[in-house]
Amino acid sequence: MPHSPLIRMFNCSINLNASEEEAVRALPMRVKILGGKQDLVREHESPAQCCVVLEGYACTYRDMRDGQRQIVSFHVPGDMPDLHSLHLAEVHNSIGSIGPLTVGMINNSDLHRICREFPRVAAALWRLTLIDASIYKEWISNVGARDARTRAAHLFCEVHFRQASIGRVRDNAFDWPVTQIDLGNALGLSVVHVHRTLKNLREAGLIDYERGVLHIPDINALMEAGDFDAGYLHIRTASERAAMEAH
Amino acid sequence: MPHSPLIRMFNCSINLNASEEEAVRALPMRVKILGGKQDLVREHESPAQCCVVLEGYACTYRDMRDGQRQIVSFHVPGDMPDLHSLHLAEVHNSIGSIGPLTVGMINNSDLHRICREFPRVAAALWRLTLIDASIYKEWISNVGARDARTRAAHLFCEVHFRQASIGRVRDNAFDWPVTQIDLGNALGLSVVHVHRTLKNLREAGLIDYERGVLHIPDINALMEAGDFDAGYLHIRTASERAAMEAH
DNA sequence: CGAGCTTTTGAACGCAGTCAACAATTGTGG
DNA sequence: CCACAATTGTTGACTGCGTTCAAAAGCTCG
Repeated sequence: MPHSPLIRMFNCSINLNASEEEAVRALPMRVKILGGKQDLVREHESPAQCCVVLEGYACTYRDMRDGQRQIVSFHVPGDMPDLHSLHLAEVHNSIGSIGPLTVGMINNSDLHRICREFPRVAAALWRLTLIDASIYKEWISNVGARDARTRAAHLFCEVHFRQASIGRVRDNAFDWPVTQIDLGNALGLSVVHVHRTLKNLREAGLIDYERGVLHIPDINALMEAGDFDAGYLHIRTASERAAMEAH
Repeated sequence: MPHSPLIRMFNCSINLNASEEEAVRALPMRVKILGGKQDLVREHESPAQCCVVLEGYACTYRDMRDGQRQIVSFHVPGDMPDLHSLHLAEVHNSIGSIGPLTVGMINNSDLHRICREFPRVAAALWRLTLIDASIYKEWISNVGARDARTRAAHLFCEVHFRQASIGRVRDNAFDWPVTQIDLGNALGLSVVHVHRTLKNLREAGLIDYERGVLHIPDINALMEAGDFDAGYLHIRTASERAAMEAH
């Protein structure tokens, strides 16, 4: 069922009707499996295809001239991290895997076709890019205006809610193959300080992790610590989607 | 000619044909004039209209619980800072003026209509949101991974190129009503440090400003100082647009 | 079982923040 | 048009959060 994360993603926006769903399922998709730390897209390329994350974590990042790396977003199943290649000539960020990653590659031409044929599908993809932009804005606020502890707590909350929305949180825990180095690159902190910050959060009982699994005993406490409000993720419940459709 | 910044914006993406241009010009638009430091949109609203910047600077920002403010983007004429309201239920950032500002308000329903009727117009707006996302990603890198001096230089380069692309740079100078306080909120720096950083850039001969005008004697030197590559702005020259159309 | 990552810890340093005071500029009301 | 208020810009001294450097311990995987 390689298309199912894609279908679920669309259904978060528009509740696909039968013919739309059929068209999405018919999209030619090449499944690609990567190990940890491999690149899917490199800066300054002009890819002719888009990817959908099917399983695992991807991240969008940028390497600075001084060798630092800045991760600007993590991607979970259902995300399409490089939709910009549909309308922009050149990519200015790299996309890579964090831990084992499965993605589906879809040709831009096929996506353009389905967008022309099914305007609601186009709107759903547009909506997806708007949500991405919303997440980027929050990430700017996080990196620009919060101290290390709050910043880390906020990021964990974000990942928690995104994983929860696709049913990947069990017993308050989810997969977390992200190293402290990655985390430093995402939070704009040095590895040493990331470690101290995590230690702090762990000692406060806000998080707990072992062998690639992150456990959040009390999400409300972590949200408080992370100055977190999930609204910017624009996650819709089933009833909200139904209400939307009715209108 | 209140619609002309809008027309120019579209032409940066798709070279509007006659009927498309007519439709855009026919969009009902209410012109609104604001003084400095007024809000256009406040967090947690659900606006039924979008704005186009016609003249001056707007900014998207977020107020943190500790009273800090993070500006996540400046907007110049032709920008549509709140397109998210077209597809997302609630806004999670405020939009305000910086100095005197003229905007055009367009009803979401009218925009939805024109998008349905003219798919290329929809694509152009989608492209606009993709460029916004690209700018946000760069802003994250800027705030997360560069030191104060580089960060400030980078921001000045960005504004320079965006103003230049709409013909608002004359003699290497452009309007700059942004206070050091605003700049601090944008760069994630304290006012005191912004001042020290600007002094540094001024003494190095990289920038020069007086009474609301910023002068950049040597943009290449500033780009070097700011680790700046304009690609992420996706500004197209006329010939690039023509080539695009041909394809 | 050894090589290479990743995590952990301590110590010293430095960039940027905070505090405080004053100058310059802009705005406002009489 | 002037007097006064408010905002913005400027500067110095001190502080602190997070970085850098260095070294060792734990993992992971060929």
